[in-house]
Amino acid sequence: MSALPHPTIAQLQSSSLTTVVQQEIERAILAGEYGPGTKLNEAALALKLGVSRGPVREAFRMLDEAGLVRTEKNRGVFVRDIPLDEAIEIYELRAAMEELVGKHLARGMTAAQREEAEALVLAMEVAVQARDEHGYHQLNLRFHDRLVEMAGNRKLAAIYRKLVKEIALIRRRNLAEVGILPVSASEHREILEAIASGDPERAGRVMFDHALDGKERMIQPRADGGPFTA
Amino acid sequence: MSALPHPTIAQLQSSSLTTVVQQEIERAILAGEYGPGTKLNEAALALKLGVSRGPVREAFRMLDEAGLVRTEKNRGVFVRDIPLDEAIEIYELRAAMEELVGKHLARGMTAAQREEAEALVLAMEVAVQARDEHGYHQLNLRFHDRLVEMAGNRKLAAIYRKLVKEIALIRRRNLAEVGILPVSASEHREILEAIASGDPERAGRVMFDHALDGKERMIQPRADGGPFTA
DNA sequence: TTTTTGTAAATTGTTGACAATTTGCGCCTA
DNA sequence: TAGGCGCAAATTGTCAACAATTTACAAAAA
Repeated sequence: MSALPHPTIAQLQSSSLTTVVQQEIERAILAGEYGPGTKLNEAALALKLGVSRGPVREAFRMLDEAGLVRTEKNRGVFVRDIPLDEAIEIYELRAAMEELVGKHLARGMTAAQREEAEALVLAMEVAVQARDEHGYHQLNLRFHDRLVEMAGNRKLAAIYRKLVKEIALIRRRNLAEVGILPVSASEHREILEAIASGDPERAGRVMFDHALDGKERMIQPRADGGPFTA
Repeated sequence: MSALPHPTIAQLQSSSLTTVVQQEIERAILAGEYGPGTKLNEAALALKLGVSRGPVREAFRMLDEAGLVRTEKNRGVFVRDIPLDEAIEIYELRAAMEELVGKHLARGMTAAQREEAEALVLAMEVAVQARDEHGYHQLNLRFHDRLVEMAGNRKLAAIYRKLVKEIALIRRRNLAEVGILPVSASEHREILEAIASGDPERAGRVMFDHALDGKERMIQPRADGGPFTA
């Protein structure tokens, strides 16, 4: 006779200390509070989070499996510092996945989906005008995440999100990440047009090339300084 | 002045009880000793492996993150039973990844790589003649694993292997898996030829189609190809 | 000075104990 | 007989203590 539990209740029921700790550490890592290479101290984290070391250790195992930290026996857990060659591979794999997404979306997209994507592009353009870098970055992540999800393969989407998380902790090799935003802003409209054209090859190629730009921006120490080339 | 540790010593140093337990449980799951849906008892496993519950719990968290088990709070850990729709998505994603591999290998493969691949195909043909089903299956897994690794993207290879593990615990829906072997045996030569032809599109298509055969064999009736036919 | 060595402190690995929750089952009641 | 109630057993969640290892540092030796 029990009805379906309320969403928030279901969430509380599913959350153990371990998952809460795991999410908090993951959040802190992705927020940059613990930079790559940082050692994570079990006892200190446990004290800070008000739990014992057990849940912290279990959370460490999850984060290790997710590729966000690296464990050295008897030495501790460290925030992963992704080497350049692996970073390149991650970017290239993500590009291939986005190409796949583009191909699929070009074969058919609902009107609601297209409207949502266009709204995000519009919001990005507004953010560019307002020089709202953080807002633009968040919208950009959301735009690509939504497109990947719209492709309809949840496994693909899940893996894509893991890759994005790993990319988030790739050490910024070019500190001048500032002022880049408008370069890719115009490409988003191109993506939408390519998808709308119904040409899978073209949509795939556009998304692939767009994704690879991220790799180039990571590798190159910013050759051109012109921010607003849009 | 410490020299590089001997490989076996390095392995011992890196293996904690948790990793040993994790590997053993994973092995048992993939070997089918614990079928999908089976409940894994913490205390029983700890007793069986001669450790306390701590390492077992940590191993559970790793296996959960890897997608091999599912955890229900206060109820326990269960071997995952992958639903049909997710299984289809996994097969389709794997097919897309193999297409990627085919495209890449067609652009260039060393002589040693080609020889190794041909040796595996030859061994498979021998296994087919000998009606050695298990041997064929192992060789088939190894053949595809090697090709994926030869593509040169370790991240792609790592994710591919995770997918293969998940596929291994997809409940066999059609028990008539027996006697299928020669069907795909001939396709492997076709894959090699397509790669050798140097035509990325052709090699990709051949590997994609070949990979999708696995999906068809899983789905009970003669179903048509689903979405995501990238 | 530079290196080595030994000892104390800090940190991780593992375990067993206790608390909280779920499960199993006999019993009662309608 | 079917269904609900309640208590005991089993199981999971969490914690604190102990063991093993590494790290830090000072003293001794080259």
